[in-house]
Amino acid sequence: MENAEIARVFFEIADLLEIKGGDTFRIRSYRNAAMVVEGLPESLKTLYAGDGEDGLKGLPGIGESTRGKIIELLTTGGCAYHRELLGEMPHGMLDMIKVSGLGPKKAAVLHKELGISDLDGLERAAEAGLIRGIRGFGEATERKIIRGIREVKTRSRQFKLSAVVPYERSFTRYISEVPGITEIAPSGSYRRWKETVGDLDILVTCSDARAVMDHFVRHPDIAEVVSKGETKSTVVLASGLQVDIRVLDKRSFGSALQYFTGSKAHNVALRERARRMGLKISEYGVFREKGEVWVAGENEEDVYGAVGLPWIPPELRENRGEIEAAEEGSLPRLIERADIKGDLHVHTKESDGAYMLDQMAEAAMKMGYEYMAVTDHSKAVGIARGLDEARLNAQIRAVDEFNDRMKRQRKRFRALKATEVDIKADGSLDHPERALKKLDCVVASVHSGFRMETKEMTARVIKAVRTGLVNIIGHPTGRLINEREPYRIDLEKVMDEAKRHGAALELNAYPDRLDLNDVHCLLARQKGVMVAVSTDSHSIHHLENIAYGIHTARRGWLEKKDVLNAKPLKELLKILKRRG
DNA sequence: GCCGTTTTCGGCCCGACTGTTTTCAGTCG
Repeated sequence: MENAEIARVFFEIADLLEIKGGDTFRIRSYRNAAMVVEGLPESLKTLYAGDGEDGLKGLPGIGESTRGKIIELLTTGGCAYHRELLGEMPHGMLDMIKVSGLGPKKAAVLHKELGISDLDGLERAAEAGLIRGIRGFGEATERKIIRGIREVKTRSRQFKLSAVVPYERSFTRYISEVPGITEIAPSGSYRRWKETVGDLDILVTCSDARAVMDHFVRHPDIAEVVSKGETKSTVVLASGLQVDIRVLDKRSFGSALQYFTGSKAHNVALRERARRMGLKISEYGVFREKGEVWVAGENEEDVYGAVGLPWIPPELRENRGEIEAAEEGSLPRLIERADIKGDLHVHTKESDGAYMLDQMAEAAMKMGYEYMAVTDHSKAVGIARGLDEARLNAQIRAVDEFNDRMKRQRKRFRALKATEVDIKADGSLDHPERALKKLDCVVASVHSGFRMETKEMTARVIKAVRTGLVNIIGHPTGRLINEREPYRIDLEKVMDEAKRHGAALELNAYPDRLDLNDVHCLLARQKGVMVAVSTDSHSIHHLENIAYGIHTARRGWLEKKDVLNAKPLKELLKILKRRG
């Protein structure tokens, strides 16, 4: 039982209680506990195996009751309370409340009045026109339900961050056509650089709110206007992406930006803190004297300042201890783009890249880098025209020649002799030791046999690390966001072994991968394992993807000292040599 | 169910929009 499954049970308990009509604060507690569990870097299983119940104490939002249920889930694989609630109502009701516009209250009414117990039943009733006859419902609600069901059935609600970027740019450009605009800013999970986002939230300050709204709902990509008010509107695009807009006064811009950036958990914690200080935070500002006196709101710094905190970077706002750290003055000094000195995962035309070594190098120089590791595939990755030993040797000569040329031209830049060597199913490496020993940098990755059991896969990767030949484990979980689940691997064990052998783990910045993810980075930081933020570029354009890697690293609280390729060349080479 | 700068009980984040209703509950973020 992993953290994600435990979180899911708590989310379901919250949903079930909500449909049943339970105490709202208890419901919130379960949801809060679920979010805490979800964001925990270490697995509860490990914590419990280590120290028993004591290992689970001190987790925020987890008290006597939820702790007991965690232990129950870990030891029995189930939770009696969860089962009991499920026994009181059909499981399909959990799907019903995923329909936009249909919440727990209305779902409960439909169950009571019409005996509807799942999505299909809901669809049949709506299409038969039965719902409009129920008190509190009408034709509009019925139509909304039909649309909502279609949406639930056809769309994955989460979009890869990189897929939303073009929309953000398009809307920003479009909205700026309205006269009188002073600020336009994306907020929400987009601004926190979450790997997937459910919707795009845009904030605007403008003298004429109505003009902004009228213009906004006419954007050509819009498929449906969900709501349109004086200061707030919501639309859904043809792609299924939801876009929300809010228009605000200048003096509320900071508090609105803070509020809509979230996360929800962060905001709840911040507002509780404000309340304890006799203040009230809303999107319109920070107020005291029962909301009478405006204290702050024009910018985010003042909002945090009003509750005695320094500004907290958006990537940290997940209620994973950032408020406490801010209070103690111990916020991390997060890694920045300017700290990155080179890229340690780059392909060339020699395997499946699209450009030659010197073209990739030139692009890397334009990024301001000191170095780039040439990490073409090894022969086991046949589809990528992976290199055998002879071709690797030829490439080593080519890199030497390239570096000689750099020296003659008095350029500081260096290409590193490297490889992305395949970790084969038995854990052996796809180049012989004598070849790997000639290299400056060895990235080792799994590209096949994804379906192994946790124990097998963990042993496979650990065996590779134990050769002492590996500098970096490439894309350590193999996941592709929204496309392929991570393979089953115990990263805590892999990290412990990597630490012993002087190896780093990669944070693959390719926006489909982001692997390690943010929570894994937290774990690496805790364990003192270095992380290499690399792009896995197959083209000169991919080098820019480093931004996704950096912001994911920031979400994982990583600092310059934690990141391998934030080291200058000389220091980097020293570290790379220490493998063993 | 959780938690403590109103501490072991009594609170718990805040507001916009919609649809259905005659003043507001439900939903959403």
